[in-house]
Amino acid sequence: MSTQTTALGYTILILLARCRAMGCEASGYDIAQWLKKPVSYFWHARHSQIYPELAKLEAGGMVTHRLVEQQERPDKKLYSITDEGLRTLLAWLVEPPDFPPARDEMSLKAYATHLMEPQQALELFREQKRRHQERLATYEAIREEMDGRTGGKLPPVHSADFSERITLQKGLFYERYYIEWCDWVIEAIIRLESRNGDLE
Amino acid sequence: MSTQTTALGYTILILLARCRAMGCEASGYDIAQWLKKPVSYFWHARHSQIYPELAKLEAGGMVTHRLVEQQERPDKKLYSITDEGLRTLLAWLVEPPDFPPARDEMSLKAYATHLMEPQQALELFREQKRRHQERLATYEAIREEMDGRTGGKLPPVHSADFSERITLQKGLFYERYYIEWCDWVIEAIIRLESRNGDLE
DNA sequence: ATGTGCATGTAACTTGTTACATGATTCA
DNA sequence: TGAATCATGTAACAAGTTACATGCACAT
Repeated sequence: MSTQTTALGYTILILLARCRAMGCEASGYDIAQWLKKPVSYFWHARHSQIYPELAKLEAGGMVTHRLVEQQERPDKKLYSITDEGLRTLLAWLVEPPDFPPARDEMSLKAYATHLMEPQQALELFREQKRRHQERLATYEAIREEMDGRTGGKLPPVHSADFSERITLQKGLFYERYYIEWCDWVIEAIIRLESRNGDLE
Repeated sequence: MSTQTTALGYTILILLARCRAMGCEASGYDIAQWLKKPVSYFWHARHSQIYPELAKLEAGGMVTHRLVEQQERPDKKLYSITDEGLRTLLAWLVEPPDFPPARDEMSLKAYATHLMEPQQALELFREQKRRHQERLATYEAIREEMDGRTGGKLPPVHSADFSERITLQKGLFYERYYIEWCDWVIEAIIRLESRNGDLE
């Protein structure tokens, strides 16, 4: 029995399943590009991880490749998902994921807020708020672009557009909650500190 | 110059700063225990990481230890944070953290929802909702316990209780958003699929 | 000249997980 | 008799990051 497919492996299989539905293939480079633009918001990997992972997937029978020779550009390997790869992916998809082991730097800093000067804490939370507002604006722009394409309503459940829309919705809700939390903390600090001194 | 302190190192320093404020010390074992109960919700590490990390912190002058010999129990090393450790921690705390490289399995599965049967997708999202409702209930219970201790109002900004309360608030908001997202998706699937067939 | 895009890889290192290793006491 | 608590470590492995390595075409 070959080694277990990892989350990165399944990430690649998801792209190759999308390619298969569109009747195309993808190179390692294509996958690396795809992991930059929209997907990077919920999954991240470098090309140095992707090439070895593709080799592992192929050894496990999940994908195959054909070599395409090119002039003026380096040759490339175009990968496609196998039937077994698709079956394996489907079985993994419907399995509810566990809570991932938490490792959140901002929570850690929040947990040590009492060590900071109130003014420093305020600056930290305001900066976090600003950054998440920016990210929220990015997501809103993507939504507008998506809604434009689909006429403002949800695409059918079996379409890739549906998956994209609900994943985006997670991001939208997430950023809103994050901003809400920052506001809650900022207001708490101001309220509690307003008696003592003058807080900007 | 010694090696840079890592996020795990700062996590340990945060506990040791708390100990210092209370005039006590902590062993590697104590730190491992502390990382189990409340802190595990936002930071996670095993003892096999903690012992070497304490050695690194000591080599960097961030902590010191004294050996305590015990009968009937194994001897232990009690660590405390140094002045330099506290300074280094403070400097790190006020630095706004970057967006961590995203790696979220549930988002990945959501991004491939169109590959599942609608019924399977419904089950996946309902199960996620159920788990996050459970976690939310846990957090609500902790809040009630905390509010009981502090008489329902926020503790002062410079107290460790304040940090605990705002970190808990992040969890409360997070779980509520997560459940909201699950509901949004569940309702979308039901609405879109109700025409075609009978969806439970 | 310099940087970007296309295209594929390897090597060294860091971080984190799982398992190995020991050994006394207390509780069910 | 067996599991849990206290207490500290190491080793093997997996996952992820950074840097090394090559090389042509095209735009600035």
